[in-house]
Amino acid sequence: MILQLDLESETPIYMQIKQQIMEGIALRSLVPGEPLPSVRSLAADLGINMHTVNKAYKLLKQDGYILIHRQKGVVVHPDGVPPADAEFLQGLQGDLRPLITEAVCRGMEKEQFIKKCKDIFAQFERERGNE
Amino acid sequence: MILQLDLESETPIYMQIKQQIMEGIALRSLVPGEPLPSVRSLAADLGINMHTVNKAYKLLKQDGYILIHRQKGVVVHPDGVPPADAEFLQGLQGDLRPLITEAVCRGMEKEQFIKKCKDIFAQFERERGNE
DNA sequence: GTATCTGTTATACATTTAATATAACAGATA
DNA sequence: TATCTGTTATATTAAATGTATAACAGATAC
Repeated sequence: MILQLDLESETPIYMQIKQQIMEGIALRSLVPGEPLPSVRSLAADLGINMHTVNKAYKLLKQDGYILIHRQKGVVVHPDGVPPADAEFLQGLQGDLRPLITEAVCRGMEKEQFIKKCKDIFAQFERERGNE
Repeated sequence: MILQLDLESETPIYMQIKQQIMEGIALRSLVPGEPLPSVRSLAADLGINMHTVNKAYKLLKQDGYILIHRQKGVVVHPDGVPPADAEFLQGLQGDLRPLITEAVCRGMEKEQFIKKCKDIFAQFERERGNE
């Protein structure tokens, strides 16, 4: 589990941590039940504060990505990530709409946009196939 | 040009203004050359501060969506919005990746995700057809 | 010519968010 | 007992957000 932080990014550090752990799960480089470093050790490795890592873990826990075992510590949720429900789909639509709005304004064809999405999906499928 | 602000949203007001004007352009309810309200009058209509509107206009101007005529005031850019360039495509990919990451984690099928995108594109096409 | 409206800029202030720092607590482990 | 765990509390700094007031130069209307 090697995280790459961009301290110059406008994306908050805790959000970068959350997203990269989610990427690890999507790529299956992080599998259900796999232990994650403690908030203190990860913070030390990244050279940041403990609370920043804790905030990322807290959100991941709320979303069902990880589980806190009093014995095993922090682990990727053994039951897998909760499936896409209505709430998630609504949030996804709210996130997609401004992206598509701008694409439409700039005269981007629907097929071109769809291809971009497919390319990203393909990246996940390709890297997942290598394991 | 009627804007609906959600003061409870975590999305900043200036960003809501920017996005809704972009939506107006995408839907062609705002056409090239069409005048927009002044920063002061729009702020008064919305019941917010002038600088909040000014910030939204400033970003829209930077992105090429609007033009500031010393005579005509603020207008939708007569030449249309600049086309999707490499920089835009790279930014789009950076915005899409975390959305697709989460979708993959939740076991969402690629086709299901693509359909969501197509539905949103269809909304724009449908509403643009009514004019 | 005066008054008004325009976009723009400057300054100041309050609130919220992000990140850090230090500390403490209870449970589990060696 | 000592250490590590997640968790919580409090305080501080910095940045982002939104507001408030003011001023400037250019254009417009009377």
